[in-house]
Amino acid sequence: MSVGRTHYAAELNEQMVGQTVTVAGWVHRRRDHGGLVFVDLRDRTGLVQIVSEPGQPGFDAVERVRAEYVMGVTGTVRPRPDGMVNADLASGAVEIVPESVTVYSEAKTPPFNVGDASQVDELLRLKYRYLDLRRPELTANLMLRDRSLMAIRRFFHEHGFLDVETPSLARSTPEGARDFLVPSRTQPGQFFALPQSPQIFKQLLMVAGIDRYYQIAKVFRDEDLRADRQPEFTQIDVETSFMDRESILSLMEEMLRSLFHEVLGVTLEPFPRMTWRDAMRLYGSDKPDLRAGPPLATLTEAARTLPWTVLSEAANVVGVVMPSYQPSRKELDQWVETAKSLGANGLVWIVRSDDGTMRSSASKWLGEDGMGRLAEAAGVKPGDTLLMVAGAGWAPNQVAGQIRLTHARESGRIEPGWRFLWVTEFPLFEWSEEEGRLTSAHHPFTMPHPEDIDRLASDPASVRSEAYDVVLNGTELASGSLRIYQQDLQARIFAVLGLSDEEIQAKFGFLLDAFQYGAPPHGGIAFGLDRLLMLMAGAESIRDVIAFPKTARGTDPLMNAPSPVDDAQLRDVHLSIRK
RNA sequence: GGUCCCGUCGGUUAGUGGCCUAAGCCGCCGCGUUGUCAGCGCGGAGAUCAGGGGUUCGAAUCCCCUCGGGACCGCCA
Repeated sequence: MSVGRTHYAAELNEQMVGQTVTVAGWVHRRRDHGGLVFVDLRDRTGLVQIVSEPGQPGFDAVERVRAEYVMGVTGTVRPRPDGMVNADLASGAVEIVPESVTVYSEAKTPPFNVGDASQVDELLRLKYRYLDLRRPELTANLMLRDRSLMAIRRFFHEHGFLDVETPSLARSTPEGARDFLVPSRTQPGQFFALPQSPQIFKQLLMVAGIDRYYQIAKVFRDEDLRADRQPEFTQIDVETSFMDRESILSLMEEMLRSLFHEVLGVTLEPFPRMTWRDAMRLYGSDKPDLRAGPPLATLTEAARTLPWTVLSEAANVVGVVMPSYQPSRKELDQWVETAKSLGANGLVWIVRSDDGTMRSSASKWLGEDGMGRLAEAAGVKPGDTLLMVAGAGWAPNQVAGQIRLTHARESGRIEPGWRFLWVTEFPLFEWSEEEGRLTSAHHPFTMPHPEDIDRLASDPASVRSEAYDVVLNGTELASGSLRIYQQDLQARIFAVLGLSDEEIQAKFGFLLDAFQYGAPPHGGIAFGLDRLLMLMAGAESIRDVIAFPKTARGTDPLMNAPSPVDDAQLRDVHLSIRK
């Protein structure tokens, strides 16, 4: 039995007519006309049609195969008869007449049809992931991933970046996500942690003088899952020395631009910049989706002189303008419920009909004049609807932002396109209810904004940082910052965080020690590769661009992981299971 | 930790208190078919209705619990 292949299915076309070729793959479909039998043979590139008649070599084998049998066919490429060309296939102009056929493997009837599994329950697909991955859609996603990684690596290589691997067995660090722990056998009672990111290592590489580092790094976070979150995922991790923020941002933008051009053939517009404050004010989110209709309207000033204290005395009044939208009373009631479920006290609506007349849930308090002033301030045109949320702080923006997104999604008003943006000037600290103190919004090595450094002690909550995110279509794709490299500034940050010298030494001592031996100015960023690929592939979930993903509860139905282990294994690592 | 949705032949759907001895399509098995490509025609097999408990004369259907899957909030990136 010879094993081999001369061509992939998609490589066969009119140019090859008359040649003898060998193809190999899985039986996608078989169509038996009694005398004449067709088999669609599938490999990772696509399908090619095999045709055989009684008495010809290999007919018995072709007649006997079933779905997902593995076979090799050596035969002659011939053009299909007139009118029989299948334009849906790359090889649709030709077919193969076998000279010899080898059935390598038979196959049980698969639990779902590989040819059409789009509706199949995902749990079943994950359990038989090797079958699921045979589906052209998922094969295409894996190929997209491969091409993207090649393009990314080439970009960084050509720009002088060194790919350096960092350990997966690392140390538990206090800030950020919950760690996955690995018990040490040789050091009883002690644990490694799988890295949440190579953050410390890449900063140490800067101290080491590597200067430009990148890594396609697997990282681990033991938090609850989402459609765009897996417990292990892949980062494009980047760190540079002696580059200012502007240079880092434009280089990373160039990386994405070259990736999209090379892999998708798309030319990206320059990414707009938006401060975190503006993102919150205009979109109620630190990851605005620019495709979802007009930004939010701040109506606090316009409401100030209204004869209705609910709006006039509110610290913050925010409006969502819904263009060309005339909701029913029932829909309006649903928006009120939605706002309440998002934590708002209520929601005021103004509907402006096509003839310009207005009605409102608060018309008797606002009057024609009040409705007119609010509509004017929000830019409401005839035919539009305005929903308003009042409150304090960013809460009304966040509620209004959610409503804006929900409405755009439900009414199919998400505009097409790749709407990237940079969000900058994130707050340096955020208040942790859980811990009752300020914590680092990004991580404790994030550089404060130079204009705000003198407020570190007096008003730390107002201090902006040199942190930045890349957002694409409402998804956070990357996050990074300039890092602190001066010891005195770092000490002031730790003071705000309320960390004692002992804690600092215990948690970050090794990094601070390193910084005493000459730390360059440095900064970096990390991209969520899986999210990026999900968006590039047009997939609904990150799971569709990962070969072997976990379920929403963090299990692997294919390997049945996690699983119990033997007592002996537990003893080796000095653990016992608490009952 | 919380909220919501879902679980019926191998797959996917129908069924919302008696007409269910659970229906259709795909797949599977058999027979037929020489130009199909979601092949076609005829016939057949295939379901403890996720599991347990309850209500009822009667439960796939109503209620409760458990298990499993998914989305979201919290958390996290």
